[in-house]
Amino acid sequence: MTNQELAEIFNLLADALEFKAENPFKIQAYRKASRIIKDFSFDLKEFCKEKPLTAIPGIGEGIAKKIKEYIETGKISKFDEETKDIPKGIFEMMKIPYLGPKTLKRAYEKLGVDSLDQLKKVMDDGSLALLQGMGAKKIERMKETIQLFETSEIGKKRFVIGDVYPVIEEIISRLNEVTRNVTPCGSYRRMKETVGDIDLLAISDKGEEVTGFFIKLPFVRNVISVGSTKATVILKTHGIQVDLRVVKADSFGACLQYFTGSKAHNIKLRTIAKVKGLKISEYGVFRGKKKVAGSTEKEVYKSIGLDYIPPEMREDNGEIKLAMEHRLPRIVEYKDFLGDLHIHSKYSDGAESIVELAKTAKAMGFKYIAICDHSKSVTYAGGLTEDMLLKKNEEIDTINEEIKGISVLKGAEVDILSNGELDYKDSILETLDIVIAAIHQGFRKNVTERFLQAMENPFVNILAHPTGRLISKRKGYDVNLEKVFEKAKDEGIILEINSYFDRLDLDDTNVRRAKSFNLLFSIGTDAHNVGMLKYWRLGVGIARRAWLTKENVINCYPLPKLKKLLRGEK
DNA sequence: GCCGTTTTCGGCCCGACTGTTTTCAGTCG
Repeated sequence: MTNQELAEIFNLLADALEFKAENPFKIQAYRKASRIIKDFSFDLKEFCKEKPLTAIPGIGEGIAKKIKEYIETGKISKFDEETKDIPKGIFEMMKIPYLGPKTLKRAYEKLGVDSLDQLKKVMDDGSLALLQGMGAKKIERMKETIQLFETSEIGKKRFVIGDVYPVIEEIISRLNEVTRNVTPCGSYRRMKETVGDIDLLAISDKGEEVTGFFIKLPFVRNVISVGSTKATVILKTHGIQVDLRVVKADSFGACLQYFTGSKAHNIKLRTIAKVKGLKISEYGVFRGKKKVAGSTEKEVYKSIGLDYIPPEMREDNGEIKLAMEHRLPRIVEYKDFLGDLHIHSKYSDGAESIVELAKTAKAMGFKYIAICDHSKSVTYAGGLTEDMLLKKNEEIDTINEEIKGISVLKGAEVDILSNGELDYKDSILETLDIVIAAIHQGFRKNVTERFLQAMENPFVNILAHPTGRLISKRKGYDVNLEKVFEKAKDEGIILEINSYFDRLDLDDTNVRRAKSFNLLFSIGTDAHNVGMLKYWRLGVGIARRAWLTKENVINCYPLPKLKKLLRGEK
């Protein structure tokens, strides 16, 4: 938890310094450190016992010292000092788009505005308009943004990627009717767990037609702006903002690269380019006035001496150095994914029959699927009795004979009971191709010990959703992951990357941690209906963000190799 | 505050848009 607290502190510290108009590079350094700490795979408290904090790129002497101070004393004196004379309301207002430090500072110093209510008041009574630089249009725009902020989710929070995934894919497919190469950029393309807004990019010579079509789509609630190269709308679903940019083909790669980010990644690229006498913008890579790259991303990277870096790696976590040395790991590709290893059928709480699931999966190009329904004690989700499970096994045998081109694996998501025992006896587990052990009850009761005990069972292959969090409503188990990872290593247990939209468990950060234990991973959608099978991409996205190779992900193994692994053979 | 295939000091990405301006400031991505 320390990491998140520290990340928040450094971010607020950056806000405070920004408000005070201090050195922008110092502010940038704090923001960068905040982001690095937020995404850091190891607890800093533990990490700093082993290695110096300055070993982390982006953390220097100054910030390392402050982290140490926080770990030792629970506070950072620099933070207290810098924030003590800034009213809390200022920090709140800084979260609202368009209310920047300069604007707020002027209102605060001249009119004593220290809260949103105060700000509204001085906008309405005309006193704000008397200040320098506060014209009517500016104030009108401020009012609009504040209203938008208050009535929608804009700027308030980030959205879980699984929530926005379906509607975005639909918008993309609609746009492809009138133009080509519609591609999402930004954190969505980098497959970040949460996205702030959605950036789409399209190639067209007739920008106005495309943006005009875009703003009339039925998903749109408000149109913020529309021009010949760019349009911004707010969607009905979630009130999320979508920006569409339309470019010509010869700038597409540069633009895609630019809008995919991350910001830190791009800044580093541009610095490298500068040293080589080049300039990167969203229109291309330039030497003087001459354009040397721009139509593809690969070209952009190549022009500054780098190998192509997959979007999910672009977080400035060392990928640029590796690309420069031509030593990037070959991370798992979406096309490497051969099948979903965690699906529920009608037998327990899923919506479809196994036949329907198999047919859909086959149509999606999967080579195999594992049907893993709940075990008997999960009564609220229709857990299967032993008899039912055996009957299901028989049905799967029949299906495998009847449907060619896809294999269905007999599986179960077997519960780990509160005493640490499994919900089925070994004689039942033995009949299955794949056994996923999971905790669905007793989240606070000795979870670590129960996991460890379950992993000792020779028939258990995979540990399901190891942290147990539900993004929208539950923090997760009280579990010591280090111990779990160690045991998994000893027992040859595979860890699940559960790509159910509300779970994403393990997440990218934890996968990176687990990866350092040399573990294998299994991607499962935990789908309860065929529509949810599409979320397999989120699982691969997590794997890619954690730099897993296809050797690390068992869903990429051809069936014979997978079966061998599941049987515990080498 | 961070960082080094020109540097331990002196840089630190780049452009668009908007509005308030008469050459620029602020914000955003």
